[in-house]
This record gives sequence, C-alpha cells and structure tokens, in this order.
Amino acid sequence: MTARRRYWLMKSEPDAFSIDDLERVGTEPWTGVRNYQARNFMRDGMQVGDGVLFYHSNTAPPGIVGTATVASTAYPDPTQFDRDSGYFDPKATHEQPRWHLVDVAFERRFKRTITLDEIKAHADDLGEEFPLIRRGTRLSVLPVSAAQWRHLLSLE
DNA sequence: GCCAACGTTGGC
DNA sequence: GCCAACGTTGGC
Repeated sequence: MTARRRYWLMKSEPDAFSIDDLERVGTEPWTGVRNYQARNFMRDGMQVGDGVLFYHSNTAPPGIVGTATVASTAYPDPTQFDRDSGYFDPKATHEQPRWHLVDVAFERRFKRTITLDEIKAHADDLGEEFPLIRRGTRLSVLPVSAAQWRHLLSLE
C-alpha cells in the first residue's frame, strides 16, 4: 500500500542555509530542529517523496522561494551528539536520541519569491488554520494540505 | 536591532 | 505540577 503524498513547509534562514545552498549540494540533512512539534512532523509524518515548500525566514522579504522533496525517512540528528556543534544536546544519547531529521532534496527554485505578504493576502483561500500566517506561530516545519500546496504554487 | 510571542527549563 | 525566568524565533 502506498500512502498518499503529503506536503510540508520548511523554514530556513538564508544566511544559514538558502535554497541556493540546497541546489548546490542537492540533498541536505535537515539538522538543528529543536522544537518537539516540528520534530514530530519529520519523525512521524514525513515519507520519502513528500513535497516541501522551501521558505526563507528572517530576511526581506520572507517567503517561499522554491520546492524540495523529502529524500529519506527520519533518523537521529547527528548534531545532537556532537559537542562541537551548536545543536549539541547533553540530554540526548545514542540509545535514546531526542531529535530526528529527514534528508531534503532540491527540486526547483521559483523565478520569484512568493512573499509572506502575498500569502497573507490569500488567507481566505488558504484557510484560517494555516499556521504560517497565524500570529505567533514559530514552527519551522509545518504541514500543508494538498489544496494549500496547489494554491500556493499557483501564486508563482 | 527591537521586541512580541511562545516553548522550555528548573526551583519550589 | 505550577509558573517565573530565560532563550529563541522571526517579522518588522
């Protein structure tokens, strides 16, 4: 049985890791997520082949800049065990890892950024529950419905 | 750089 | 298990 393809939005600060960086390397382990809800989406929700909207945060203007695909099932984030990493977690052990990630593969860079402003302007079409435009939501990994995925791509 | 929002931590 | 303090996110 093949599960239906799911869709996600993943945020990255372009100064740290941009869509251009992803295009250069092709596939990247999505290290550094240290939020349980975001981790759960990766660990429990993602399947190889799922669609990812790549979002640039903390930049002007913030927005969706391209697409990627989920390229692995979830596995422990190696940076949690690395004392030299800023993502080191002293409470994580190999026996009981706290943080999981997936590999993300480059798919396409948009010709232009679908800005947060535009996305907000389409709030009625996307639905109230869309977490990206809900005030105070800081989730860096969040689910997108098939309808939202289609609608957001149509804005390009 | 500011700061509102909110998740996490740890003392009690 | 409450909740104040603290740290982080991310728009502006």
